[in-house]
Amino acid sequence: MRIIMHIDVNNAFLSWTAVELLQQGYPVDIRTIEAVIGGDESMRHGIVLAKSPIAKKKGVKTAETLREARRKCDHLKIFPPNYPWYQKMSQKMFDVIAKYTPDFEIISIDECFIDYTLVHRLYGDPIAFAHRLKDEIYQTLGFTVNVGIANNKLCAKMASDFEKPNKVHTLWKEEIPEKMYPLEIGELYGVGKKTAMKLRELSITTVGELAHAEETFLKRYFKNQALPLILKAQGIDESPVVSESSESKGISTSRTFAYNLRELPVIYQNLQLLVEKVANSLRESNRYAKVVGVTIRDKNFKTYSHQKRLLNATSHTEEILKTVKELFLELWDEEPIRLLGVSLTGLTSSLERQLSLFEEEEIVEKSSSLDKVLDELKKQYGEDIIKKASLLDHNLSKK
DNA sequence: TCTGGGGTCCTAGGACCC
DNA sequence: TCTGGGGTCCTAGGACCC
Repeated sequence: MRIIMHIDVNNAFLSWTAVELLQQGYPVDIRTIEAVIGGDESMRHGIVLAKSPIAKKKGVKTAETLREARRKCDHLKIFPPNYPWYQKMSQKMFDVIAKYTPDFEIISIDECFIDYTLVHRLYGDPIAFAHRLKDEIYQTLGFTVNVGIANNKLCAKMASDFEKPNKVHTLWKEEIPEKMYPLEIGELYGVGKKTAMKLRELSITTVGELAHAEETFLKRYFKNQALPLILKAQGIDESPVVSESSESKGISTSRTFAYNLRELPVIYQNLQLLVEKVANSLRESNRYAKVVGVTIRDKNFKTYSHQKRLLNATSHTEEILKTVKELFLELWDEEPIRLLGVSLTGLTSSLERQLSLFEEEEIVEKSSSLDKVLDELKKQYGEDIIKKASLLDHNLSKK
């Protein structure tokens, strides 16, 4: 039987900002007051990214609007996120874990799984080890984590979500009926809003009820998802802890604008910025994209997307931008635009380029070396050092 | 002051081929 | 003037996660 642990930072963004503020001499620990981490409302980024326990008690939920959160808390303090700092804290936590075992899988900035099975004999009782790890993270880094211990990833993840903060919980196989079956159906990992609603309509309101549901009955409503749902509810999961970080399958970026965009030149300038960003990280990962995609969100928050498979994989900014503009024009219905997004998928690490005409090859060579020079300059002198003429024109004309 | 940003995986339908 | 079915690839969109 495997022993798997799930480490989860309590209120990650809020805790990390609390640590940052305390280090800067801020007089209160924002974990102890009505506080949230939230975006800039004037930029239309006004949602709750993380909340303090007291804000949570007053009903504040992640992803709701700051206005809504303010309505629920009389003395709400709102702090902006500091992503580079979060990245640093995250790395430090994983460094602590890596001291003990290489056998862990990072799943997001504030979470990982440890496969304890093999190091069991080395470090002994898993519960004692979990406490040691949790306390070391708190003492050296200043924030708390929850640790869930179980026989698979799903149950470890469920266990770390039990009582918070700063706790160690187990959810061994034999504890599943007692600890997991009473949970509300929406609390099951992998069951979101929509699925929970559908299940409730079928009078399935707890994890236990789903665990005992008839597959043939559920199949009518969930097709091939019926069995995976039942297995999850039964706490069955064979997926392994994958330690070597696998490369992402796609690279994307998007931006919500402070004002809706209507004019093509402005739209093109923004598309260019987005393309430069994704193409840059594509080249940084030494890969090429075969599929280019564009996303538009209109003023009514409706989202559309359009994608296209290229003849040849590429990492050239200009080549991607050309495709992005084409896709955009095919997609856009001239409604004012709230958000633009660009995605690169179908990533390969080798350049499987079909043989093309000599001249074409030459153009590719040239623009490839131009991209490299630009990337290098940006790395040395920062993002702002190089702006394409069209962007400069825009900036100048604004001033 | 309505509703962020970056991902993964799945499904359904159409095109195309045999 | 008729016509089945399987396989594969591609695209759009939905659901879910942090």
